[in-house]
Amino acid sequence: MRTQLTECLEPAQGCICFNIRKSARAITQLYEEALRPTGLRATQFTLLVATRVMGTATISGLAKGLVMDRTTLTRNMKPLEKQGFIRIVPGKEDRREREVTLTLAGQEILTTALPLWKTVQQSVVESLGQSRVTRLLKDLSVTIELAQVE
Amino acid sequence: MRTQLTECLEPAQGCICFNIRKSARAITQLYEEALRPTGLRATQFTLLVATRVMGTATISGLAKGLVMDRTTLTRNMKPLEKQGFIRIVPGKEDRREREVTLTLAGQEILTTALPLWKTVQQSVVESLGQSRVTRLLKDLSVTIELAQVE
DNA sequence: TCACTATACGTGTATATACTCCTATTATAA
DNA sequence: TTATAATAGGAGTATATACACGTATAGTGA
Repeated sequence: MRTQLTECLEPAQGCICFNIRKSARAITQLYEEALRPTGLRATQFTLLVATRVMGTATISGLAKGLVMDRTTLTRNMKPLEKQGFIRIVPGKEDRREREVTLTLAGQEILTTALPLWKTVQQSVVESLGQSRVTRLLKDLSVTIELAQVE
Repeated sequence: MRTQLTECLEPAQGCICFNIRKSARAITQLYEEALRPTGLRATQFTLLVATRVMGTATISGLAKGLVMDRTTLTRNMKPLEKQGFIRIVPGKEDRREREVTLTLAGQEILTTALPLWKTVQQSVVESLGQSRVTRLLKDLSVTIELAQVE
């Protein structure tokens, strides 16, 4: 079993999955603390922003853009819908689809949240340095593409 | 409201939190698919490895090392304990503590999982390139430290 | 038209995550 | 020694995540 311990050192330190997940936990803390005055979670902020940008989107359309499982997105929409930030209605042309749009309340909470996001984002960019951030985002996007291919 | 749309473009694309989380979702898919023969989730593999390396660890000790909330770790241990891969006993010297150790079954499942992890890890390293991986892990560690300070 | 396939989506189930509040035990100071 | 503070940990609650499976609608070819 001595061999096993040796074998465990690498996955304990160099596992790409573990390190990205760990970083996700850590960075989420920062952003959620910043967004706390709005009551929005990091994911919820992301969903509101994505919905705003898409204008009108379907569940699957949003899921693809966010690289998020479709059923996960459905579940994540629930709290936002309950709070009245988004509206989900059946598609007119294709009745299988469900159209997601921001409500007025959703636009308002976004107006409150955007400067809070901007502050924490700028703070992180300043701490990490713009070049490292640019590099990191690029490297992450490559990682994402890698998983997409499979 | 035209302003709001403009304001949303940056958080929709350049949000560090969103991109790391997105990458975490994507990379987790790869590793969990590789580990599927063992039935282990990515996090569970991580916990087993960490427990193996630590030898005997407390909940808080493990949580700190994994940059994971203590209560999250307690919850994550449950499936592993139920499957008999780890054993959790009250500490002898400090009875507030709980000592986590690998069982024989835990060591066995690790023996099965380690080569599967190694295969997917090597595959990812090969696809991304060793230099990008090294760079990415370094950048992620800086990000983690940033969140730790707060 | 009708059977078949493909697509869009939801539900059941299980794990992952962390905040708030609580208990038990240990350490410390008066 | 005892009251108080500090530490280790769990439970309640809510959200995040995704797989397996099922339903409804749309498209397609015989």
